Amino acid sequence: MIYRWTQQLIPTLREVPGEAEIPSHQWMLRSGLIRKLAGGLYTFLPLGLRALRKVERIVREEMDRAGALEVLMPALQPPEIWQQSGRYKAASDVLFKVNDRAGREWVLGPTHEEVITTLVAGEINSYRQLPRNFYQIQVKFRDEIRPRFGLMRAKEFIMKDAYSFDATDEGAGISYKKMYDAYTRIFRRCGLNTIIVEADTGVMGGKFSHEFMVPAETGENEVAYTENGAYAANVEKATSRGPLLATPAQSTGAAPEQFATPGVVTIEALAKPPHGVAAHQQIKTLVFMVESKPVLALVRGDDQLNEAKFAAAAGSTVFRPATPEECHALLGAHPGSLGAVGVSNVTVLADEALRGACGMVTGANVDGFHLRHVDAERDLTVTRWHDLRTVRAEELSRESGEPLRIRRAIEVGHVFKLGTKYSEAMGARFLDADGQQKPCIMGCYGIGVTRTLQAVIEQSWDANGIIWPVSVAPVEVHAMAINVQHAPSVELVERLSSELASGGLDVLMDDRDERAGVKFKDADFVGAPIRLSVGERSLSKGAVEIKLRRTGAVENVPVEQAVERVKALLADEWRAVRVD
RNA sequence: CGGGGCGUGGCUCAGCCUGGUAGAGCGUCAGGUUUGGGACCUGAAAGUCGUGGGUUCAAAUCCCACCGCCCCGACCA
Repeated sequence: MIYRWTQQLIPTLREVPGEAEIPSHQWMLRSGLIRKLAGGLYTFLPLGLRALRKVERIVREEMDRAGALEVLMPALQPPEIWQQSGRYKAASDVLFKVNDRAGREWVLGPTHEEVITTLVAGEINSYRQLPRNFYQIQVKFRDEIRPRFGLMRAKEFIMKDAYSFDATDEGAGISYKKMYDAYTRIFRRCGLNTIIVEADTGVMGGKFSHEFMVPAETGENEVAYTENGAYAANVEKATSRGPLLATPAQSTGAAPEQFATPGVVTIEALAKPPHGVAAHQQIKTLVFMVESKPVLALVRGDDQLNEAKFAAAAGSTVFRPATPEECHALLGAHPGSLGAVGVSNVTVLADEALRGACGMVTGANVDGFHLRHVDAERDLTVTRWHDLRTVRAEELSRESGEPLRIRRAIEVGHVFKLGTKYSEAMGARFLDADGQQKPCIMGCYGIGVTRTLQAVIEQSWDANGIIWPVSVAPVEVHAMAINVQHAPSVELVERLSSELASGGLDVLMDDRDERAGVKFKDADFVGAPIRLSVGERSLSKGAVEIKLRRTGAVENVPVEQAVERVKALLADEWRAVRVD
């Protein structure tokens, strides 16, 4: 297919739009791929949509290849199924709710576990119908607290979501592996480097999960990994052999003793003179309201509480920090002077790094006072010990002892082993060979399709614009006559473009009567892998010019060899994104 | 929701502090000169200065409220 620039809408921007912060977002706007309607809501322009469709096609091919069945579910959903799964409350923050004319409430689907499980509950009754995996590529709605970075975090976005149903645990493991492998192939075909990390399951629930991460400075996640690749986990989930600085473990034998610390309400302040208590000798006491019940979380003063780990330990994702008033009512002091010594009527979750800690300092539950000589196991009534801290770079991997590295990344895919949480709640049961009714064992698998598209750009651009991997490029070839007043150039470009198009390639032909510089700049912006230009200068030597966007290499190729040369260069480009 | 920043032709911004005529560059339209990496000249169209209220003889400018956008935090594909 030949697309003529003058017949398209490709509004490139000379200047960087003020609304865009990160490169991929800027380039999507500057290259005329998308336009914003409102915060977190974007229109795909023709070129952007073409690239999006390329990603979708790869996703679809790989899902089909993995044996998943494409369906299409309603975006508008009855709230009852959300109540049935128990997520109406848990997910209420992200649920868009609308009312119809009768005042009845509906929700705009942020995800489709409830819908697919309802379907399966009605349609699948026998182990003979299992396993099955259903997927769709569809718009999702999430009332994001803060939409960000263009398509990276939007209120409305396109997701590929898949849901597997198995009769046995082993089967569910196989289904999971199939999706894991399909995802690996999908992202490779999109030209993305991904690292696969162990991840927290969050509101989704379930047994375990992996995230597919694209390393990028602008990513919203942090991943911890070892250089040798043996370990990789989302920082929300990552573990280590503990802090580099050992916790003091020598008991002085002395009993806890209160001392005055007027005005000292932070770990840092207590670490400074006159007190000089090193952060790792302090116990940080945090109070949360977990489903409206108070829970204390204890970590070492120099550690950060990991909220995902806390949620897992507390057994609920519905929690918030207690207000200063609530802290005072519970413990008799305000944040900054809180401690767990002598507290026994409240759930106390303590970090493993505090186990055996001696001679520690913590709040005295009297404003302006702290306690010293605190031995954790002697003086604290700990309900449960958990790994609650956030790992830091250089700490040693639990498995191999290798030092951990930490880097930022964009989450483009997430696979979950769900178990029976939804199938039990929604009644998705089947009759097994042994005559027993059993809940289906589920997995769910998501790819942020629009986010993936932007991640491709985030990972592949230069100062001049986007550098598309050929598999996702809106067009393979960008062709132009440098001077459209020069009839022989135009005729040749038309001819070569036709030949390329008849060979199945998509060609964007810049037929504008613009100066060469303008068209070259725009070609770099738009980022097609190959630029084919015909000008009087090279044509006089019987040649056309072929430029590879990725390397910038320019070659003059005899007219009669041009088409073959373009195809050969594209074949090279394809090799970079091939799987198998 | 807490913190910070910003709303002025399509885009990027100046003007605001110190109230009095709404500006520049880019883009757009017309004409001309140009023509291999964002040309130049001439002319033109295009702005409720985010919205509402207040102060004032007079508000883009000062005050208040609201709305929107962007960034940092909690959430997630």
